[in-house]
This record gives sequence, structure tokens and C-alpha cells, in this order.
Amino acid sequence: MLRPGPLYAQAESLLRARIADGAWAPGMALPAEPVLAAELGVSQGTLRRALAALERARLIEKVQGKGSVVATHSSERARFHFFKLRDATGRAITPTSVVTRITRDARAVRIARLRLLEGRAVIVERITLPAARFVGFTVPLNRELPDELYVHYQRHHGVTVARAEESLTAIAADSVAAQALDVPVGAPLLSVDRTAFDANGAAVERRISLIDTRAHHYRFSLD
Amino acid sequence: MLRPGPLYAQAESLLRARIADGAWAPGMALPAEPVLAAELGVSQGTLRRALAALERARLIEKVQGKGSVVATHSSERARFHFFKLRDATGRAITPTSVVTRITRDARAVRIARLRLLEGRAVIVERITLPAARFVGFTVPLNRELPDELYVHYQRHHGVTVARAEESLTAIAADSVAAQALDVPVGAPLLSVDRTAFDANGAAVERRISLIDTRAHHYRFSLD
DNA sequence: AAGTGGTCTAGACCACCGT
DNA sequence: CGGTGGTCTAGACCACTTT
Repeated sequence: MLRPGPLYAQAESLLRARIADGAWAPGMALPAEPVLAAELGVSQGTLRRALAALERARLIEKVQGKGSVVATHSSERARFHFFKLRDATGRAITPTSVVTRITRDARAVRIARLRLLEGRAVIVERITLPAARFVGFTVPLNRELPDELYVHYQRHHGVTVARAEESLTAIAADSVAAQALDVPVGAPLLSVDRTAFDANGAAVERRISLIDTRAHHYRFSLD
Repeated sequence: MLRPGPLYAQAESLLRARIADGAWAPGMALPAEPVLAAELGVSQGTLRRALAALERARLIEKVQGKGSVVATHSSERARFHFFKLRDATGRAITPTSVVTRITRDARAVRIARLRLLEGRAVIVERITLPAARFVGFTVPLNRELPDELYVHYQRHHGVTVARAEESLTAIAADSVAAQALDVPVGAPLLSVDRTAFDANGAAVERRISLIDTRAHHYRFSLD
């Protein structure tokens, strides 16, 4: 058998693939460590090293005495991991969202969305999804959504966003954005261009957010 | 003796303190693992767990066959870790910097700086340092600096920046920034408000950068 | 009580670096 | 060659959760 790299890395990528492929669904309990170790043919210590890496990548969550489960986007931690806006004092805020338009062609689904923070329109977004991964995509229009979009991807399309890259710039509001956000044309907006990836590293979403940052800040850490 | 928390965590904070206090200077080799483990009274395995955490935090660097050393900011990795601007194609760029003014009082040292990318003025910065940690701070004015500012902090003041928090907003250029960056007054600029911390978690720098993002993007990952 | 993950140890063996 | 870190294992014991 081919054995590229250390055992713990092989174990990690095996488990990572099972999660990304949906063989282990989000919320599902993993086998106990001794069982899983035997199945993979490694010691429990080696398995634990692989599981620790998956936990750092937020793909699984471990609880002492209970076991490990595949991480869900509805869990507190993941919900805030991809939403970095905070109010002026640094506190997190829960946004509400309204999808205003959906269009599609053979290659992509395109979504326009407006997000409100504390009742004020603060973000306009244009989202592009690969049609192949999101067949039959649909959400109610012009109504507040019950769940985060990433939770929707996961539940209805088996797509779990694991990682993202963002590119930030300051731009001047055009007339469309200005009207939606109730700011003057030419007002400075924060543009966030995000590409999101699943656990296998495949791109699953492109999202451009235009943000009115007069009352809210984009906040994060460099560790 | 008091023993709060697991051994590996105690070992980690002990080592972390030695680095932050300067008892182990940047670039200095650490004792070999068996030696260090004996000194701390833990097994090599437990010590390795602590060292792995310090390596993830970029406080030390390990090299197989040679040993471990306290990380230096001049190393490639750390140099780019705190500078997230990239060109439009995503490539990293090496900035040059000119300090234009230094003022000080009993509490703080204040620095004004201009940064050039590919020959164009792209960033104006105002930096505030706690006077207590930076006694006798001085750099040549209006001349290109030989080293990054963080390398200067480390070499001349024993201050190592280990972590930072940033708050981003889009603002309109005022007349001062507009002139320095050669953009119209009111042009959108990316404002980055950074607070930097040492390995002990003490704040060691406040820095506000105003960036012209027409040709360069602020780029980073959410993992 | 039984099962889970969490900690800690000791030791064998491997891969790499220097002399 | 001796010294370094890197990998892998086996087992003892602890802390927590559930039955």
C-alpha cells in the first residue's frame, strides 16, 4: 500500500475526505477513539493527533465524556467565525437578511441580498454559486430568512464552508448601493470580496459585500 | 506549589513568559528537549506538546536535527504575517517606509509614517507607542528605513509583537491624507486600526493606517 | 458501573544535522 | 558518529457523561 507522509497526516486526510464527501454528515457522532483507531489501523495516540488537527480546523467538535461529532454551522462558534462585523464597542451583533433577487444560468446561481443590523440596512451583497453544487437552489424572496445562508448550504445541498479568503478595498458608493444603504453617492464603503472553500479545498461560493462602516467595524485578529 | 490546569499548559506559559520577558532573546537556541523536560520536571512528550503550541503561535521555530530557536521577526514568515497588502493579482509586495515625524511626551511616543509600494505613496500611518517600553526611541527621519519597524522594536527595545487585533472601516480622505497619497479629498480610503500585543498579551502598539486600495488589496484568510 | 475523551509517561525507532 | 527533533506505540490514570 502507498504511504505518503506520516501516519497521522494520512489518517487526517482520510477523515477529512469522509466529512467533505458527506459520508459523515454534519451533526453525526464519530465512532469512539479506540474503535476508529482500530479501523484505521493506527494507535489511539496517532488518531488523537489527527482528530486534534480536525478540531483546530473546526471540522469536528469533541466533548469529554460524550464523544466527537462532525461540526455544524448552526453551532455558536462557526456562526460567528465567518461574520466579522462588530459594533463600535467591539460587541458582536446578530444580522438579519433578506434575499431580493435570484437569477440563474447553466453555470451559476446569482443572489442579491440585503443585510440589516439593528434594523438598519448596512450591507448589500452579490453572491455567486456554482450551479453544479446547488441544483434547485431556492430561498423565499423579500422575507427574513430563518437561518444563515451557510446553514442553508449545508442542510439543503450538503455543502459545508470550511475556509474562506477575503480581499478588502475601500470604494465609492454607486447609485444602486447608495440607495439601498441610504448613503450619498460617492460615500466610502468597505468592499469585501470573499471566496469560500469546502473541506476539500474546492471553491463553493463567491461573495461581494459592500458595507456601510459608519457604525460597524470589520474586526479580526492576526495570530 | 500551585498547579492550575494541565502540566502542558503550565509548561507553555512558563516558556512563554521567558520569551516575553527577554530571558530568552530572539534568535537564541533553546535547550534540547530532554534537558528542558528534565528542568521543568515533565516528560519529553508533555514538553513537546507545549513547544508545539508555541510553534503554532510563531514564538519559536523548530528544525529537525538542529534544535529550536526563539523566533525572530526578520524571518521570512513573520515579516509577511503582519503585512496583508497584496497587488491585484494576489502577489505579495515589499513596501518601503519613511518616518516623517516623531513626537513624544511622558506617556507616549507618536510616529507619522508614509509607506510606498512600487514607488507610489499608498499608506499614511500614525503610530503610538507606550513611552515606558520604548525609552530613547529614535529612527532616522525622512530616510528609507533598513528594517521593518517591528524588527526595530525587537532589536532595540526587546519588544516582540506576537499578535494583533485590527478594526477596518472605509473612510473619506481628509485634506492631509489626500495630499500625502495624491488622491482627491473625499476619496475612499481603507482605515486599519491595529492594536498589537506581546507574548504576554500586553498592548505594545496602536497604529492607524489609511490605505489607498485602488491598486492594492487587503488580503487574508478565515480558517 | 461502564464508556467516553483528557493527561501523562516511557520507550522504541526513524530522519536529519553536524563533526 | 553522537545529538537533535519527528513519529508511533502501549499503558496507566483522571475527569466527565450517561445508564
